[in-house]
Amino acid sequence: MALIDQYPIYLTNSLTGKKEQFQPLHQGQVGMYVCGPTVYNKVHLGNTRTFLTFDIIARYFRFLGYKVRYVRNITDVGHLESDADDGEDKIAKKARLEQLEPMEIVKQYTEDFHEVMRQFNILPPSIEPSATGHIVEQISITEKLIKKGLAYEVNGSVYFDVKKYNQQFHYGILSGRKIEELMESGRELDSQDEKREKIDFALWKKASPSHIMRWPSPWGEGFPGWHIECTVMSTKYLGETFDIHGGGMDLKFPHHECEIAQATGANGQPPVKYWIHSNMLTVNGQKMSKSLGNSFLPAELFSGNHALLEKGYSPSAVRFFMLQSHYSSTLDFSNEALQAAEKGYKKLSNALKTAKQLKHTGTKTVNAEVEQEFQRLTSECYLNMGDDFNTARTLAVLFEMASRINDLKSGNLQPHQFSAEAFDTFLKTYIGFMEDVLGLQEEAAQNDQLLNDVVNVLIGLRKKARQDRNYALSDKIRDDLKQVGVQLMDGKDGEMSYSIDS
RNA sequence: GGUCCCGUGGCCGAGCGGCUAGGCAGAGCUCUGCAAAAGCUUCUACAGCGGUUCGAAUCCGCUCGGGACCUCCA
Repeated sequence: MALIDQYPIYLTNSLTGKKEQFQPLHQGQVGMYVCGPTVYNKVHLGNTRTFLTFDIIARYFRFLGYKVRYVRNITDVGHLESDADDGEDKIAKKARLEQLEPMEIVKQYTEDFHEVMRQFNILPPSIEPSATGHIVEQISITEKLIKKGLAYEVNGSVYFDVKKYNQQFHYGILSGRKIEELMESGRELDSQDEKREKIDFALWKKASPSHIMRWPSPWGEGFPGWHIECTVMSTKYLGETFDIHGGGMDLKFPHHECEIAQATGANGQPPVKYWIHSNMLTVNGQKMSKSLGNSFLPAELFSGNHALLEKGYSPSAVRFFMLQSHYSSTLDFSNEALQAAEKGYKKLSNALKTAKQLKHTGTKTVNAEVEQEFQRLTSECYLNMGDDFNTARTLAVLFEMASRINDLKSGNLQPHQFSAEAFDTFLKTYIGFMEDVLGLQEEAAQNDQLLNDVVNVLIGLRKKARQDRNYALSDKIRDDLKQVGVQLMDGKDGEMSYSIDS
């Protein structure tokens, strides 16, 4: 039986607020779109959590055998700074500040973003389209909406007519907002505002003379509105209706709500089957965000160069830390929590190394009870991941498995107590969930062959010293290595292993 | 003000009506020349007050406290 059929996936659909069984639109395939970063600044840790969440989701679908097309955009234009007439987009503003070409900014921060993704072992998406690469499509869908009477042009700008849309469809299905309340509350309509209602939003914005990023359009020179790029890029690469759309909670309204309205208005059908929103990373209970000034840069975290940090933490340890909570919960970020995570991660990582070395020794006395326990652990990995991608519970199972792996290493359990099949499946599951599903790898330093050889020479010397009962020397070798970050561990039969502290 | 979420043991964090989450820290033990690692044991909580139920951390109500969205944010 294929894994896909054996282990169904249940996920919480933000659209219904309920946990639903995932049924792909096309057998064995998953189309997923996630709102990517706005590349006008360095990504901070909070951003990273969202991309990690969807990395895990894509990985797990693939692990089960689904063919996944994962589209994650780069927003390199279009986020309006304000609703005012002189609205300019963020990239352009930043460019003027730094006296650079907008595309220079975009390039610089896109590179930074990719570097951070690599460090966290977040796999690249299948397609990474940029907003500036899809101006033509954005213009064309805007025209389509005007033709349908759902958008109107004023002074070279085009706005989406929410009220009109709401007569045919339902604006607010995602966020649960009511159009009447939205029209009453909130900011006052500016006297010179071109919008008919304050809930209307821009599809196309006229560029002021000083605006740097601009493209010709049927309405004059301008640039696209904030929400339209995602509608264009998601439907272009995934179809008018696709399986999953993800993003951070803070995008739910208005961004995702507007996406639904645009796509539904243009194509006559809702664009997304399952909406998934990941929750925020918090610091002392408050949302981590640039504007609040409490954000951490990944680089600061790795180096420990930050007022709130006592030391640096490896990307893997941070990744593990984030996976210990469910994506839909807020996760509070603190020194203590990171330290705990670092140690826990090391435990799993050590067991991973061990798991790769264990060998089955032939069946003599299969212990049905023990074997069943191992099979139970194996299937629990799938059941927990299938339950709304619950990485926290999956990790709990992995810790149990790590204990059993250590039992096998120390001799508390014997490989011959299992059938070769159960033994292999168990180890493969542990390794597979660690590396492929959760993206947790052994510490990279241990893959350095030269270092490995050098340490082994020292281990040889220490063995000799111990045989000669020259403990002063053997301790010195161990202590000096410890000083430079290499921890030696004596095993049974005089064998030694080592680990590297980052 | 409107909409919504959360409050779990020393800390972090699962949990979706009955059954041990898990990690870290602490304590004890085993192994060890000494360490480290590993194993075993231990510490057993659900903000408060009511209610529903045979049974509630889990459902309902109220109170207190924290937070998110409603303006750009993952």
